[in-house]
Amino acid sequence: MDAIRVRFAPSPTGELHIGNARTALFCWLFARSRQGRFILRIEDTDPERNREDGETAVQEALAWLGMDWDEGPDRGGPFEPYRQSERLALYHEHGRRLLAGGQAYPCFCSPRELARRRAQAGEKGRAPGYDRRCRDLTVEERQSLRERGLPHALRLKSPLSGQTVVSDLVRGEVRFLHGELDDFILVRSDGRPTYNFACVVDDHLMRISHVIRGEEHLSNTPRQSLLYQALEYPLPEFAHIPMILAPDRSKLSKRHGATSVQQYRDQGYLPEALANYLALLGWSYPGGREVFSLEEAARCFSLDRISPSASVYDDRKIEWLNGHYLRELPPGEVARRAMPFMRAEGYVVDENRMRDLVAATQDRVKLLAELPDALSYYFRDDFDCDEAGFQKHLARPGAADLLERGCEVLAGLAENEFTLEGTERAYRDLAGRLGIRAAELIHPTRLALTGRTVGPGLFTIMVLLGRQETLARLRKWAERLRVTPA
RNA sequence: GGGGCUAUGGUCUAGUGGUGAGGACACCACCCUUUCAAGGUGGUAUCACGGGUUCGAGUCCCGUUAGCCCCA
Repeated sequence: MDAIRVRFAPSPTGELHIGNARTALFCWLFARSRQGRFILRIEDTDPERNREDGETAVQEALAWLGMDWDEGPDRGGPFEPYRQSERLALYHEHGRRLLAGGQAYPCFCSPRELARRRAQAGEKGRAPGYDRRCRDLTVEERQSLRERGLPHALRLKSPLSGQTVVSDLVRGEVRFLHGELDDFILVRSDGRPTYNFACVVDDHLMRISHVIRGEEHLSNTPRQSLLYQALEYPLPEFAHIPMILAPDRSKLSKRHGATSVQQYRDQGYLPEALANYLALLGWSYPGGREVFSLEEAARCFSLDRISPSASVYDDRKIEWLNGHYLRELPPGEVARRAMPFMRAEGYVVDENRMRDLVAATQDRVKLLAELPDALSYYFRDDFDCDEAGFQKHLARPGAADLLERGCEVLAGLAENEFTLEGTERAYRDLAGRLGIRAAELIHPTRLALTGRTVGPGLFTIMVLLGRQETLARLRKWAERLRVTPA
């Protein structure tokens, strides 16, 4: 029983929520750090939450982030099946065992009736939990209710007094008084198992050694603990990891922008950046390192470095991280990854050309999705000119002259002299002859070539644009300024 | 309504009774520079509050407050 086995158990909702992604990441890191197995289990017993392709989408998101799993619905394993919807017989079998052993009992109260009583209890200020009225029905009473065809759920007969101590690897010992727990439902009247029940049955049958999951399940753990006892199954270790909150400390939701792995991917985040950021939320690398790969984290991961408090998601930090990774990647690789974003904006470009463009721009953007706009002037000359820049550098007397003089010296360069060094020497010589600072030539030229005041070095832009296009744009702007003098 | 968890600068965190409370993002300034980034240097800003325990508390205990979670 000392084999480390950790599972991640998402619902197949399609989107992999950022909080769940981090839970998966911690599970994966822990398994890998201890030479254990990482298991994927699909919790699909709630038809409301299931989406077509949801399972595949979740798997793709995990794989995109860089996680792999040893057992799962797609690849099988020794404890198949790995979808809860295919394990119903196991839950029912366990239910019958508890019923036969007297640790569980049928409850004939209808959901509507229970809701009514809950509301009533709420009004009177009493605890809204189940009042256990079916707990002590006699054998005859149960028999007759069954014969009347009343549907029933299965409830656990939990202790009325005493306490359960949950030992948590992140939070230490947490005590729960039994008086505050009620006889929770194991199997609903329609035959579907509840989360707590299916989870315990599966975790045991799949030999899960460490239950690592979100903090929202900490309050469920004493119930599960009681179930393990009723079933006479050994307890696994538990580790409840903190939640991720929105900047206003509320629950992270749609209105806070991107909340799923897929959305981050579509915004042009790199998987290594997102994974790195997620690992950093609530966990710290020994020695305070902030930038590391998943493999590096797996080598030194430990649960005791997980912070017990919830953390607020910070878009600026992950943007910084993404920018960092973007700068580290070879231009060809950034180009390859950026292609879908270029295509989406309608830019047709081959990878070699794209690599050259990216090399000049990749350390000026934070997201892949910014590249189409950042590179747009290489694909079109009908751009709008930055208004403030226009007023400052072009809308003044002499600007057209400067562009023309620049154009002349550049035109004097042969095709093979139109290089970074060649164009720069030509421009600096010209500035010298005119008795002005090179900047006075450079700024208007940048505006004429790109419409912007910011961007890569001017001579890099010239070379990327090419001699012909550079000259054409300079002439066009000189002419335009002559027609409408400032 | 009850129970649980949590609380270090704006944010993520290091810190496990004795530190000038360290780092990162963000922010500000300066340097570099044809612009913008990147990079470099420096700076602003923190132990939620109140009680204890202790020679000494961010660190241990109790309470308050707030946020979150669960029962739903």
